[in-house]
Amino acid sequence: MKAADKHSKIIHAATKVFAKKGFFNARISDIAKEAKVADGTIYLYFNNKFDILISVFEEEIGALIEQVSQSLAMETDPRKQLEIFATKHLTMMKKNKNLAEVIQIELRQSTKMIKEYRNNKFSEYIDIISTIIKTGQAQGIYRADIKPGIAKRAFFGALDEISRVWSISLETEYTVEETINQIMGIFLAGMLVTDERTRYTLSLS
Amino acid sequence: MKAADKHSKIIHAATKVFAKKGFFNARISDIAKEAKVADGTIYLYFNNKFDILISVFEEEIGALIEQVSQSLAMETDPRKQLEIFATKHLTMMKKNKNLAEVIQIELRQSTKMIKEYRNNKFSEYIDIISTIIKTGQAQGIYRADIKPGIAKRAFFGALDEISRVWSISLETEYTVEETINQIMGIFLAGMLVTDERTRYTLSLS
Amino acid sequence: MKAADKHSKIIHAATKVFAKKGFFNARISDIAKEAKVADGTIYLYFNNKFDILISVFEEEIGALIEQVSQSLAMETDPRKQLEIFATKHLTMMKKNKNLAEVIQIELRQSTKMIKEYRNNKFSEYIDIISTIIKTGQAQGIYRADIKPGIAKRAFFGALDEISRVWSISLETEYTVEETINQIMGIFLAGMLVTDERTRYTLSLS
Amino acid sequence: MKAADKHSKIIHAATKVFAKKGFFNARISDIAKEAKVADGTIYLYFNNKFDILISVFEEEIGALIEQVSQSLAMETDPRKQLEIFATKHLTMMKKNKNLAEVIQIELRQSTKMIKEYRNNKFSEYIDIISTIIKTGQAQGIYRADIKPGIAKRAFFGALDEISRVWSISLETEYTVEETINQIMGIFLAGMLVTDERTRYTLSLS
DNA sequence: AATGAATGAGCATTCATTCAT
DNA sequence: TATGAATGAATGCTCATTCAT
Repeated sequence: MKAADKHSKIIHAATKVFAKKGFFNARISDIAKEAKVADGTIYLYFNNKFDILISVFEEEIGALIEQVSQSLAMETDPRKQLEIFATKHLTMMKKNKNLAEVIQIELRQSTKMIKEYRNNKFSEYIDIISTIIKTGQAQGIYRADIKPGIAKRAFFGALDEISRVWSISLETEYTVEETINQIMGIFLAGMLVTDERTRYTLSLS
Repeated sequence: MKAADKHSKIIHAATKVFAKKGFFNARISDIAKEAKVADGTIYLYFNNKFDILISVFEEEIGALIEQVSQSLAMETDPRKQLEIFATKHLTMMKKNKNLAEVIQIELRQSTKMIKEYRNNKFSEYIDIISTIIKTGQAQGIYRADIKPGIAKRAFFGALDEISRVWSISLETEYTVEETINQIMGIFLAGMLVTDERTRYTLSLS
Repeated sequence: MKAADKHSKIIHAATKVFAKKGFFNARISDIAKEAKVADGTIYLYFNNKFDILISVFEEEIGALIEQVSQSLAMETDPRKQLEIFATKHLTMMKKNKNLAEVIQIELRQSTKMIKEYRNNKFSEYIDIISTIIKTGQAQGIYRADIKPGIAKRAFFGALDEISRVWSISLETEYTVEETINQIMGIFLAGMLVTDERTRYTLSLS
Repeated sequence: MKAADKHSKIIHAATKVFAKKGFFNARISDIAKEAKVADGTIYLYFNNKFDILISVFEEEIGALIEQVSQSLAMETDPRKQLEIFATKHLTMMKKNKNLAEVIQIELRQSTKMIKEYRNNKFSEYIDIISTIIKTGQAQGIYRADIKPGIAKRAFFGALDEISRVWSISLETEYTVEETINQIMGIFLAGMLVTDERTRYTLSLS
């Protein structure tokens, strides 16, 4: 097995363990066991426990960006792009509960634990939203008075809070489709310029 | 000093310490020191470390509900009520950074740590939003196709993500007013029925 | 309530608690609760936890000596006296399980815990046996080659080990009468001079 | 060093420390220091402090049984066998004061601390005595009316009480030989059938 | 005398990390 | 590279004792 493979195997094992137990309750030996390597082996690939967490963020979110970007590349309409982002995000959070837990819970802690860690990948992910909005504003589709820096957080926060509830409650009250409908119904109506709003609403019905 | 006072003193000290260090990195002795009591004294008022965290949630969020409820009682327009909720929430999160941290970070972990803990107070808090929406729908102000159960999470998630960034970054990019303007601009435009939307937008300009 | 009464009340409570939980697992608050006084009150009558244990020995064993002495005073035959001692001891150990536990277990530890504690009362109790033997030897009833200092321990040890098993096992295999019969059968036959042995054996049958 | 060696090293260290300080006053760090291992290492071999105590009983008493059994195997006369048991026991208790303390004091507590612990090894040890007696009875040497279940406790209790005093008092009043003489003088005279008693007494003189 | 809230020293146990093999 | 036994620092919690009331 190549080194890269073992590195990756540990990352996936860690994602699973962190998701299940949380960073602090996760034991290095849990991760080692899950990855089927010896405890000491982990330290050949990572500096310490926290380093594993950071790597989990970087790699898992990197893959997320990859996937979302690919889907977006096939669409040019900023309205559709926003919907694609939301759909992709919620779908993946629903499918990969471990990743969801890690993003929703562990990522938040990490900021406090080491101030120097800037979550670049995570920022990059959220900036996909602001990029879409800016593009839409340039095309006269999204209202010019919307500040993308605030709107991106509002939009992501809405998705995040919804998927958070999915993670903790066993039963899912609403389907992804229903939820997307609601979210887009609110945000598009809220962010489109009046003309576009009318047209978009019509096209939806 | 009465027992209730000491209980309260410990709660506030714990909020501060949990906010600063996080639950797992917080030491009982840190809390004791902050509260100016002996380590052992804490165990006269709480069963264990986790019990302190739960109590922090219950009491601090209880106070939050109290305050928000009072402000809302003075207003009957569901549009204004939503704005008041947002303003109150963001203002308090900005003012009380410790509480903000605890709500944004520690509250999330707690769900995983003890499954039986239901965060009733927190649910109660978020349900203020859905109650406002339902009232507005009954009055024909908010769109009938909005599902309050989803919209409450979208609205709270938006506020939460924004205030979360405030907590971690020292400088604040936007003022509360600007932010409220943006959030309300999006959500009201997104949730009001067409007639109301026109009238509300006009009144804003 | 007079001071002496409260002192006594605490002693009895402590005997009960020590017997049930053992010295180290017993809490001062357990004793206080059992004695229906406040924790602090105990320190008005005793210097510390260990002092309570010592007092329990002194007083409870003192009462034991009192009772045994009274019974012995009514009998002059050293053979009968030894039987009376055994019967009294086993009967009381069986009746008062708390006292039995304390003597069998806690008394042994105490020697190690404070070297200066000499267990005078306990020595006094066991010396009742050697006194009986010496008297019997003087009368030509017990063998002259028996060393009372060794025999007293052998006799007490035998009784103690038997009653120890009674304490720990719920069911009692043998009655006090059967046991006394066996013990006296062995020890009298073992210690009496040949003539006396024959006569005693005959009187038993 | 092999795992078994380290296990054994900890057992011996624990025996020493328990003997010196008693179970409750013994610190894990004391045992670790005595065994020249780190505190944490102990937990690689034992589940908890109490588990160490149980293991000490099992292993040390197991070794005791081994030794006594070997000595007994070379002798067929039940009278001599009883003497060998007494001699071996007292000799070893005198030589290994730590083991003596642990058997006399800690073993007694343990029964109370965990009810489920049955001290099987200890029972096995004491049953050596009853086996000897039964064999002797079958050969018509020991009195048939002696109940081995009581006599074994009387005999062991006598030895135990005597060796207990040796442990706590620095000076030894009597030698092992003198003591054995006394004990056997009493118990053999007490338990042999009349004919055998006469013959044995004669052979002793 | 009596109370019981407050104290803080003390310890069993855990687990991230190291390093000899 | 890989292992996993060994390490030892770190901490939540207990409880004998004190002392203000």
